[in-house]
Amino acid sequence: MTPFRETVLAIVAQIPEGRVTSYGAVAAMAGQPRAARGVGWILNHLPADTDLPWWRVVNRDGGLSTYKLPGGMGPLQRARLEAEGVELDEGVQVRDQRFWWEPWRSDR
DNA sequence: AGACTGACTCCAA
DNA sequence: GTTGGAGCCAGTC
Repeated sequence: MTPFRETVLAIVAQIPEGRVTSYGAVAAMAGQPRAARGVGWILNHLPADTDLPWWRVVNRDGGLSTYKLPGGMGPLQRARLEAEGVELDEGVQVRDQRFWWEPWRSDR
C-alpha cells in the first residue's frame, strides 16, 4: 500500500506541462474522490525546494487557491502557469478548459 | 485520546 | 440556484 501522500505526489508529478488539474481530480486518481482537502494539506506542506509542479493544481473552478495564503504564492503560481502557456482570467482563474488535464473525465 | 484546522469537493435539502 | 453538512489526509493543541 502506497501511502496516500506518495500517491498524490506521484500523480502531481505526472501533470503535463501547460496543463492543470484540480485537487479533487488528484484525490480521485489516488483512489479517494473526497480527499481533496488532504491533497491541499499535502501540497501546502511541500518542501520549498521540491521539484513537484504544485502550481499545476488548482481548485475545481480553475481558481488559484494559493491566493488565500501568505507568502505571495498566488502571483508566483500565476507566473509559473503563464510561463507554460496557460492563459488566466484576471490572474486568478484558468480562462479556458482546454488547459485542463483530466484523462479520466471528458466533461471538463 | 479527542477535537480542531486547512491550497477542497460532493451531496442533500 | 443557494446553503449547509459531511468526508477525506496529516498535523497540531
